[in-house]
Amino acid sequence: MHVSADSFAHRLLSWFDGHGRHDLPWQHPRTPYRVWLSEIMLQQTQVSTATPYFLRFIERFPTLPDLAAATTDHVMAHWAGLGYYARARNLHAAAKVCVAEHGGELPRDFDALHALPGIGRSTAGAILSQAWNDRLPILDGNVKRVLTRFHGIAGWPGLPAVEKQLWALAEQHLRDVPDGRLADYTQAQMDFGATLCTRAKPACVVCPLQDDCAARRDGLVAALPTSKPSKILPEREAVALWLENADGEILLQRRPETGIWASLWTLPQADTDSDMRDWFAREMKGTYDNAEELPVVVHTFSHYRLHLQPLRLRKVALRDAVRDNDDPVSGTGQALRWVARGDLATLGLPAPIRKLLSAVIPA
DNA sequence: AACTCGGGGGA
DNA sequence: TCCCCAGAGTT
Repeated sequence: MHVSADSFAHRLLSWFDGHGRHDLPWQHPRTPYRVWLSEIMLQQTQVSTATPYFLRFIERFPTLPDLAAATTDHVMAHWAGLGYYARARNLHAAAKVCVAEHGGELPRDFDALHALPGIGRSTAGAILSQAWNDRLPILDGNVKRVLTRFHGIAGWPGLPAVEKQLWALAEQHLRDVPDGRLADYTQAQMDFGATLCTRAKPACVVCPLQDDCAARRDGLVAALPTSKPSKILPEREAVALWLENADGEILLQRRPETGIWASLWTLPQADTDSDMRDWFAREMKGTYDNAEELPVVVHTFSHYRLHLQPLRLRKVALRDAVRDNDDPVSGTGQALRWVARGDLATLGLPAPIRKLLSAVIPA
């Protein structure tokens, strides 16, 4: 427990005093209705985009009862272009509930506020902390990014297990916030994430948290937060040949200078068994049909998943001995080279190939 | 736990 | 082009 002056919360507040945003439209005046409207508009929407909408909206619907009394078409017309239109419908419905059940005002109570359509845990916390200085945590994209980096939390933040952990950390830091500064702390977190601890190129060199940031310490700033797993990874298949000569040396082939595994040494590889067979007949002496099928190697790249079928053949020889060297070959093929087992470890083998050959690579 | 909503901006 | 953004509701 550190309620000391250099806690996470204290450093964030000090930074906010000097570098935070203090002139956003919904901060003057910072009424519950205006804070609510801003929080809804800013869901999945950047400040620069939402601001002109906020100004037009608040001019046309200055108070919560004004909004409640408006027609759906009128409300939607002022939202048009912002996207996520369920936000506007929920906003309008919530305003009517406030008039009907809460005296025309936004509920002061967390559970009542949370029960309104369009207001989840984070938005409820943001509204009450900013409007009333209540001690409540928020967990938006900014806070998720800051916490995953500061604490070195791996795993996509959308995963329930990761999100639960982040809520716990948000609550933990909240205890260090001085009374009366909860509104500023909420704003500080969002400003910090939006302007300093940004997704790309964060300003770590001027960061007040840099000395205790796990991502900074471990070189994981660019890797955190863990990005959302891509949906459908294309599946590709390929065949690789594990060929050995009479001396037990292994035949490697240099990859092209561009593309996957550029310029690395790998096993001779082809997209199909047919292509692999043609390559073998062209380059090698021996019988392809005797190849031993090894277990398929699965390797995932950023943009596709490769299923590699290794085939092993012993005591084969190159058809053209002249190509038995490590010089690039002009023309269609890539350089071929027999490599002694003891020398495998010194070459730049791709990880899955190294793993495949690990049985014959000296430790 | 996965899906949907959406226009805008940056890499 | 893809990913992400001051998320929440639905299935």
